[in-house]
Amino acid sequence: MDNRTLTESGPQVNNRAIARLFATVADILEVKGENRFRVLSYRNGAEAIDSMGSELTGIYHDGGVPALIELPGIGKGIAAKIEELITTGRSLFVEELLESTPPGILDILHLAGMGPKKTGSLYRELGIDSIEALEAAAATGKLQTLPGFGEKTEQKILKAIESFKSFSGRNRISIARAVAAGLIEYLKEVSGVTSVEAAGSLRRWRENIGDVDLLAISTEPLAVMEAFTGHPSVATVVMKGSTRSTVVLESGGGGRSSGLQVDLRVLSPDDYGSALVHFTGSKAHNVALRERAKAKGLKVSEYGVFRVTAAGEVAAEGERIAGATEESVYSALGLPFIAPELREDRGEIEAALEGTLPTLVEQSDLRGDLHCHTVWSDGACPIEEMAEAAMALGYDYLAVTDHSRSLTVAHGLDSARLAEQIDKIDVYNEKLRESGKSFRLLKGSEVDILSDGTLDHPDVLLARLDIVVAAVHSGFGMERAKMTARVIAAIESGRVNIIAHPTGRLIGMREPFEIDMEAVLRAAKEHHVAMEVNSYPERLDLNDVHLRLAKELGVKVAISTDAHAADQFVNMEYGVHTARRGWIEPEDVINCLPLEELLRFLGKG
DNA sequence: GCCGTTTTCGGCCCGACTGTTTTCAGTCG
Repeated sequence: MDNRTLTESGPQVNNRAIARLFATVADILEVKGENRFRVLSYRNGAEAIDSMGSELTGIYHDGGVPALIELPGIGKGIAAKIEELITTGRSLFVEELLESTPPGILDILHLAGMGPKKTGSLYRELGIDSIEALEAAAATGKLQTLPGFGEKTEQKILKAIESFKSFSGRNRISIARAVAAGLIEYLKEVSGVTSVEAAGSLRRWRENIGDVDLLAISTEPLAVMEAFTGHPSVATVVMKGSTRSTVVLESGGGGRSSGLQVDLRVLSPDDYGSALVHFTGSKAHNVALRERAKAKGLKVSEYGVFRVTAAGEVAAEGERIAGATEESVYSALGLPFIAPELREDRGEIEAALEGTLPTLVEQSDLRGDLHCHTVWSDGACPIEEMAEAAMALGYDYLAVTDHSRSLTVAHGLDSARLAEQIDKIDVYNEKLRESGKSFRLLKGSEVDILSDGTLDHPDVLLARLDIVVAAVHSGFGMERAKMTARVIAAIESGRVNIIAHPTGRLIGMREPFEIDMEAVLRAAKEHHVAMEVNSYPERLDLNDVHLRLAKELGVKVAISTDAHAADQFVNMEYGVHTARRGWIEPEDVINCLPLEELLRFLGKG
């Protein structure tokens, strides 16, 4: 939780550490009552750095401060601080700020219902500088002595502290999707409701979901709100109005909903498009849309697109020019429709203006799956069952890629068993051919990349395979340079087709290992090796930011499920949407290729 | 602190809900 020093991230000053530092600077300046636009600048800078594929250190070494200033959201002031951080590992400005601010104040700032004004006045007036001190003061009624703090505020603060203490991090996307699906079915039954759907980060398919945003279209908003706040799994009603309500769900069995916050907005059918744009976000995307609208003498809100007078008033009755559909909203701003996954203010509006938006990959573009496991290693189903499930999905091919011998916990195959499996798959394919089916099982392996960068099967055996998927499964703590060299050695071996889950992360459980992804991607490009998007909701690896970089560098991608059972092929949608967030098009994806062309890519054609 | 198909200075999105207020500030998304 404490991100007050860069040194803990090691000598390498990486983007993530710099972004966190600037976000903290924004928080501190805000509590200090600094100009809110200056605060915004640091916050925007932090977000821009976080969504950057290339490391700032590299950009700085290649082009110095001028190259930094070229980056969106980075100006003279922030660039100078980045330079100082890169060259000296520290920033005097940041250190002075940190020293002047007790860390507990930032915890208070992040409590629900607390903002910079209240946090600042608590500190200045009562000297409250930690959650513990705040709790003690609230419990004894001390807070009510402050102007603007009443009894209800005190109770809300105590409640916020309670949920702060039990908070277990953001909910994984798969959990949030399941919760949202249940609520959507429930709300659809309410009288007057014509549609309910998930908006917010869920619709944008972010890998972590802070809260669930639902949008209902209804002519009877009050009935919807009654039903929503009365749902049996609601633990707390945070707020309830005629168009907007917020609840917190109970931590259900097995932590399924784990105190998830859900926002519901209800609007009328005429507002459907503008409401969906508004509630899908992201916030940064909406701000960019509204700035553009303003420059054109227009105003965008959840209620539509309006003409405004010079004084900023809505021009006149009937001056609403769009709002019924999302397309109409974008069109009124002179833009084509922008897919939800792209709406992060990462250049999508500029691309839309230039007509260079990508034609994003869709699940129906996929011809097969290139990573799965069977009972031969740690899978739950026999080869035949996995093959039949893949055929039922309409795939043309499926690669069987069981683990190699070093991964003993997964019953990895030794050379003899892999050879046996190869023969078995040959027989199976022959049977398919005889029965006139065009489906093909590809003989493969998910071979371990050992600590020294060598592969866990002998070359002669790997040469017999159609496809080799290589992955790191051990030694995650290896230092950055070594790990980079290890993976690049595998790429340069000439035996590998795909690098699987390239950072090894497990969302919310295990950090990605240290690796120079840009160097890995450049090597992959040079040696015609594809990078995997692993579709496990816990992995989503590569992530959106790395995929965008891969696309820019011209690296091919494989979207795979890594299924360990036939019912896990459905996870493919997570991989597809993550790829879409990385601006990936069908032509970038090797499993969008027909079998013959895929085999040529694999060097087997 | 950032930024520029009105600007290198003067702007910097829009609206709902709550609580403590006699008309609005603070917070949130």
